[in-house]
Amino acid sequence: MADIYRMPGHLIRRLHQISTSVFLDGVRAAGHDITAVQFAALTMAARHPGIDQARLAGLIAYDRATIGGVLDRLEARGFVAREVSPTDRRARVVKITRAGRAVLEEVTPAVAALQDEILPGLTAEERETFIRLAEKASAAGNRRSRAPLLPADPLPSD
Amino acid sequence: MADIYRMPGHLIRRLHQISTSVFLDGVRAAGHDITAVQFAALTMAARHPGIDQARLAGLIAYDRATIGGVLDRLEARGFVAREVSPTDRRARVVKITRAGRAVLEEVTPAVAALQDEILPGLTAEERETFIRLAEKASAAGNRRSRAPLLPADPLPSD
DNA sequence: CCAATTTAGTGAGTATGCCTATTATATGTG
DNA sequence: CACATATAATAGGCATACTCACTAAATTGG
Repeated sequence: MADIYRMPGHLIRRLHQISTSVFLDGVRAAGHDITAVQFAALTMAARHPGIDQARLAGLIAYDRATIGGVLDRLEARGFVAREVSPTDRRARVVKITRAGRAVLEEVTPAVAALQDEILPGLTAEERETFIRLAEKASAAGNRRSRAPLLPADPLPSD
Repeated sequence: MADIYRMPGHLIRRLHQISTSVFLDGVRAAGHDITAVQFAALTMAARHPGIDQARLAGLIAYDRATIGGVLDRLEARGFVAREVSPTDRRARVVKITRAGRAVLEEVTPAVAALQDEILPGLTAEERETFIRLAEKASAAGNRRSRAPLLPADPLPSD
C-alpha cells in the first residue's frame, strides 16, 4: 500500500500550501495584499528594468501563459506598466512603476522576516540543510519542469 | 536585495512544479492520465470505503471546495461513485468503483517507481534527509495551512 | 530577397486551491 | 419541542499553472 504521507510529492504539496499561506498572512500583516508569485515577478521587474515577458518568466520559472495573467493583475493595480518593445514589436517590455517600487520596498522586509516561518519546527541548521537539498534537487530537475528556470543571459550551449 | 532563489518558498514552488510534471509523465508512460491529486484522493477512497467528502479532504489536506471538483472529475470518468450518506443526509459518501480500483492497481507501481525522480540529483541519503525534514516542517506548520491535515479519527483534544 | 522556421504574446480550455455565501441538515440547549 | 449554532456540500469568484492553437513579427537558409 502506497504510503502517501511519506511521498516527497505529497510533502512538497503540503509545504507549498503552508508556504503560500504564511506568505499571504505576513504580507497582509504588513498592510499589503500581493501573492508570493506577484512578489517574485515584481522583484525581478525591479532588478531587470525593461525586460520582456518571456525573459521575466524564465527568471522565475513561470509558464509564458501564466506570467501574462500575473502581469495583468499587477498592471491593473498600477504596479507595473507594459509597452511594446522598441527593438522587437512582438515583445512587451515590463517596467515597475513608482507605486510598484513603493510596495516592494515596504513588503520586502516583511518577506525577509517571514522566511523562517515557511519551514516551521526546524532548527536553523535543519533549515539550511533543507534549502541546500531543495536547491540541489530543483537545479537537477529543472528541465523536467514545464517552465524551467532560464538564465538572464542564455548560454550558447543551452 | 532579496535573493529569491534561496527563499524556501520559491524552492518549494519549483519542486512542486517538477513534482507534478514528473508524476504526470510517469503515469502517462504507464498508460493512464490522472494527476497526483486525483491519485491521492483515489488511494484514500480505496483505503476508507464509504468515507464522506469532508473527511476525505482532511486526510489529504485538501480544501473542502477543492475536493468537490476533484471528485466531480473522478466520478465523470467512472472511478468513484457518490451517494447521500444514510446517517447524515448533508454528507455524500464516496466509494471507489471497480474501474477506479483497476486504475489504482495499475498506477500505484508506476507511482512507487517514480518517487526517486521527484527529488532528482539527490543521493538516497539526501532524499531521506529531505523527506524527514519535510515531514517535520509540514507537521509543525499544519495549522498554518488553509486546509490542514486531519486525522481519520479526530481526537477530542483537537 | 523570399520562404521556412522560430519566437512573443494571447485566448480558450482544464485542474488545482483558496474565499465567501448559501442551502440543507444535525446538534445542542433551554 | 423550539431556537441558536455548527456542519456538509455546493456555487461563484479569483489566482496560479499548464495545454494547445493562433497571430504577428523576427530570424535563418538558400
